[in-house]
Amino acid sequence: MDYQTDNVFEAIWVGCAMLSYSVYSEILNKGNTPTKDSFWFTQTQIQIQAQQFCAKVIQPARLSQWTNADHTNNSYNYLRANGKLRRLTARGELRGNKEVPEELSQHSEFYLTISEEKLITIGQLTDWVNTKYTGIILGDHPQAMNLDIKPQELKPNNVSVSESKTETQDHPTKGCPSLNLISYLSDFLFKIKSGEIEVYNEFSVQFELAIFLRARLDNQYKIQLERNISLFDLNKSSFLKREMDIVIFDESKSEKYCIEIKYPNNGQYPEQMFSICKDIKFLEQLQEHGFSKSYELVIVSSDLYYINKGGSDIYDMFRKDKLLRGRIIKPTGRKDEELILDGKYRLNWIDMNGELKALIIPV
DNA sequence: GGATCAACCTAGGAGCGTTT
DNA sequence: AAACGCTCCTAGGTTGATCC
Repeated sequence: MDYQTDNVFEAIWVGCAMLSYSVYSEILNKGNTPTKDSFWFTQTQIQIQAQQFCAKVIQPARLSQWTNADHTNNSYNYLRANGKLRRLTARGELRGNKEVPEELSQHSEFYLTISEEKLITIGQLTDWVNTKYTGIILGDHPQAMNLDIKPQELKPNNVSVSESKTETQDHPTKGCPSLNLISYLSDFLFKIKSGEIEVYNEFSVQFELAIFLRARLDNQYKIQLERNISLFDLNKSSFLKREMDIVIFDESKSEKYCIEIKYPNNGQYPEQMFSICKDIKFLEQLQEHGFSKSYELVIVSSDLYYINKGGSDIYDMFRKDKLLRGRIIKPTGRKDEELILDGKYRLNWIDMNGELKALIIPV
């Protein structure tokens, strides 16, 4: 089936990629070698090509501003600018941030017509951009690619001996995690307990934890807040949420960790319990998509989360069994929302200051 | 042809009053 | 007290008119 989209921006990316591929093929056919200067086009060239794939009008502003990574008010980083010329952003050139349309992978089997006798699928075109094209564009700056570094080539994190109490690997098979974040989270909770760190709502936990981690982790790790999963080229339609509370990753993104935080202090207990389960399910989804290790950090100030006062379903899991698992139905409203946890998660509450209790749930 | 600006749209979340 | 649901606000995204 021929490729068509109703997404103007996706059409621009595909249009520019196709132009680039055509130029590449043409140069090779002539027996020449393409260089990084071979792929600059006018906006109009890209606009006309993109319009072939999209019924909506491709406004000039889409190319000059919104998809232009070098424009201060852009929305996507699909193109790079050189005066009035544009070229496709190479893979990893902008750390993977909005370089490629999120939904593109769903169209990987669709065909583009390069010439009368030559067809290429979206998947093949994407592969070509990721490999050949990126190699040519970033050839002089291979460090910018950051895509093919093997985990064993990464620097070991230089956590000090005093900070890394138990440097065991939580999950030795996925993404080769070398950080034991449980150790850091335990230290963080200890500082709350001792009064050294004060938390008063969810945001304060989030920011204090980020500051705490930034002071202790090696510079090789980035710590970012409220980051969209598109940073890792993940398709939002496959996830319960889009934003990660705290995400920690290295330059190559071969190691990535997510920490979701809950600090409910405004009643609505069963809803908040379900919300915690939803976070855990989200972390399971991240694990399925290559995350090294993730954690749910919960801090509560009410015993209604853990004292067995009866109830059923979700109340039982939290208060009686202290084990989250299986099918969980949203306990309020129309009860038309449910999720199924793949794993089982024991709730070992940690005593904090006064009424505060905390949970660290590794996923 | 290309760039800029502003209005519009939408999803998600907070706040708060009402109902159970 | 807990749950519900409505309204408002905000940020991010989209669109089209207008200007250079």
